[in-house]
Parts: sequence; C-alpha cells; structure tokens
Amino acid sequence: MPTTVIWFRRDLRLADNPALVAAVESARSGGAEVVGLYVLDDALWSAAGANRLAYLTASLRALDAACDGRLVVRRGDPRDVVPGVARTVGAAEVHVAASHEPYGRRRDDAVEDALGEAGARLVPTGSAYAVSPGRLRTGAGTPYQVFTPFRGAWLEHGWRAPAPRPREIPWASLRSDDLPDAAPTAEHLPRAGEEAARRRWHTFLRDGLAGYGTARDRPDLAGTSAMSAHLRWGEVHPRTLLADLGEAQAGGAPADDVATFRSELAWREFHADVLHHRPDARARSLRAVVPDDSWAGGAAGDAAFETWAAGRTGYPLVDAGMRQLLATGWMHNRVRMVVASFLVKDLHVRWQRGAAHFMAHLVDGDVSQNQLNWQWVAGTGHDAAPYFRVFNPVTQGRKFDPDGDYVRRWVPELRDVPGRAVHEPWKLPSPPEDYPDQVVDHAHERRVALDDFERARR
DNA sequence: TTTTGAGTTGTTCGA
DNA sequence: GTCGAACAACTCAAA
Repeated sequence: MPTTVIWFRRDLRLADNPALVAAVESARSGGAEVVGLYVLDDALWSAAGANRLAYLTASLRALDAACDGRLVVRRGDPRDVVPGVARTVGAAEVHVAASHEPYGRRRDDAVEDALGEAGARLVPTGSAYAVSPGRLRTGAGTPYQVFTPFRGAWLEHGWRAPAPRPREIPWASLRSDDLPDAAPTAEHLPRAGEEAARRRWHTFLRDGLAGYGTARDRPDLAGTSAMSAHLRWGEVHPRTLLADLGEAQAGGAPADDVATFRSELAWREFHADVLHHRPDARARSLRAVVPDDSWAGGAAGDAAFETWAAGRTGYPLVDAGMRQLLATGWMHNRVRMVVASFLVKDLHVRWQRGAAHFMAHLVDGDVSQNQLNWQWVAGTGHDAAPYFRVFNPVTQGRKFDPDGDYVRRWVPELRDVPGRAVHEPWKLPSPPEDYPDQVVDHAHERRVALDDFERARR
C-alpha cells in the first residue's frame, strides 16, 4: 500500500502544520497511511548543546504521544535515512516545511536528489515563519536591510489563517530507534511539547499581554512570553500566535502591547530573511566595524571570556544573566543584550565566541536569531546598533531590575544585599568576600571600545 | 535620478 | 531628579 511520509524537523506539532495537512490529504486520497518521521541528524546532534538535545528529546516524546505512539525516530544522516524510509514503505512523497537556514537548505537539496533516485519527491509546504524568508522585497527588488521598512512590508503582506489540525491521522507502524538519553547541563529546563506551548501561550495571553510593552524589559518579573523555545522547535507556529493576537485585540487587549508583540515576531522573521539572503552571516560580520583581529584572541581574551562565561565578571547583572543561562538554558532578552555588549565592548572579544557559547547552552538556540542578534549588539549587522551604544551594566540593572530581585535570584553571594545596592557591591561598606571584583573598569573599557571604533572608521 | 525622511532596545554631560 | 542634546555620519527605501 502506498504510504506518505511527513518528515518533522523544526515543526514538532500537529496543529497548524500545513505540511502535515498536505501529507494527510495525499494519503487519504489513496487510502494510504502516514509515516511520521523524525531523523536524529548526527551533524546536528553533535553540534547542539546538551540542553537543546534534552529539550528536543522531551519534545519528541510529546510528539510521539500525540501520534498515538507511532512517531518513527531514526538516527543517522537524513540523506540516507529519508530515502531509505521512503523506499521501505513505497512512498512517492515526503512532505516537509521548507528550511531556510544554511545547513537545512543544503541538506534538503541533497535529500531531494537522493529521493529522486528512489522515485520519490520532497514536497515542501509552508515554513516556520508567517511569511517565508526571501518572499519580501523592496520596491527595487532587493532584500530588506533595515528592520522598520521590512516590518511595514511584512504587516502589509499578511499571512494565512492557521491550518486546521487533521483528525484521525492513519499513522503507519514502523520500527523506531529509541530516543537517546540526553542529560541537560542545566538544572531546570522549560517543559517541552505542543501542549506545553499551548498552555504557556494562553497563560501569557491571559496574564501577560496587557502591559507586555514595558514588562518585557524586566528580568525580575515574568514579563516575557517565554515562547522562544516553543517557536524554535515549532511546537507552535507564529501564524497561530498572530491569529490569537488579533483575536485578543478584538477582545480588548491594548493595541500597543499587541503591536509590540507582533513587532517581536517581525524581528524573528527579519533575522530569518537576512540569513536566507546572507548565509555567511552565520559566521562572519556583515559589516566590518573594526578589523577582525582587533577583537581579542590570545591568552588575555581567553581568560576574559572564561570569566564572562562562568558569570564571574564582578558586574552583578552580567553575572546573573550568565548564571541564569547555565542553570536554565535560557536568558532574559534584555540581559542577553547586556551580557553581549559586555563581552564585545568591555572585554573586546569577538561576537562569534559569545554566540557560540549561547548556542551551546540555549534551549531556544537558533542560528538566525542568535547570530544576528549578536551582530546587532556588536554593531556588525546590517541594521545594527550604532557603535556608540554601549550598555552600562549598572545603569541597566538599576533601570530594569530596580529592586535587585533578579540579581539576588541568580547570584547567591549577593543574596543578603538589599535593594538596588546589589548592582554596585563594590560600594558596600563590606562587600561580600566570595563575590569577585570587577574584572575590568566599565568606564575605561567603554572609552577603549569607542576609540577603537573611531579609529577604524577613519 | 534625485531627494527626503528615517533609523529597537543607550549613555553621558550639562543645565 | 529630570530633561535635551550630543554622539556621527551613513545608508536605506520610497516618493
């Protein structure tokens, strides 16, 4: 009996999944079954950090349960595994959501070729974005380089309504490899899976959307949606979020908060679009704002980097963020900017090292989002922060963690320092002995960074 | 083709 | 404490 394959990649859900709908329809029209396939790709498995792998396996377990326990997991190279499965079950079609990041595109091209030799086709339907990367162009036909006009075009273009969740999918039974044990390095990972994503989102709509515009900047409050990992793994599609936002606004949610959230989704799509057009942005600065080798390598750079990565810089907000990352595989967005600015502009380490550290620990680690946000902070992206914008960790702490609660939560050495004084422990009459001294003087390093940029511009 | 308006997220300084 | 200006031109995108 001819069977159709849905190959899940970063769309680990059954709702609002157009590729799944296409697979189910194709199977039904021939009275056939559907193979739900996930390939544990050795290339990705070895590159992803322990936290992301642990999250992924948890999400796959949830997906398997949703697929009546019939999810077929195979470990290996998709170039071999996917055509192999297609051949085994006599499938003529392998349905997917299109990939847009550099590795995924290369992989899919190769799989498509291999499938052709097996007499089958790779059928892409939809993508992980409301508007597929590469779709929007300026009036001159060029890709957008600046966020605001991109967002304008993105809003005007619009998106489809969410796809319906297929009922009673005739899942095929097929041998499945066991999921490997993936122990996270973080102590507390967010709950994975489509149902967890749905619950988190609805809690946010109810409790977090009103006031989101200001609360989102407060790491001491639970002011963000915390949807990043769910979006990263496609446990929910942004189109669903956009549809729900529209409904929320019609139901009385504040228009500016809704617009702010929509904007954050637009940033996500902008970064995906940029990487689609410039796959080299994964590893290289889009703009050389300083000569590459003026950002430290060498022993001094290594020591500074290790201090930063361990959360022992002596700047409480920076250390709190870095320790939150290690403990949970996640860091608040505002704090990501602060720690990134500190690494690049205070410690003068190239953004690529920081980006790699983030990718090693984040459960939501995504090449387009991670690399391009780092480039934004470093000033090397093509719609980047102006070079003179250097975050002051103390000012940022006082502004966005006004009572110091966030710092105290993640830096136990400072647990007994009350209020906002926690952002400047060196000014205390008796600073905690087990908390490190400031690794550098921020005012001085800011000056050094500005001078470097200034020199490079000339 | 030329012109025009605009550009995520900040900090510091001086009034 | 609060406020506005300076930081620095440059590039983009649309009219």
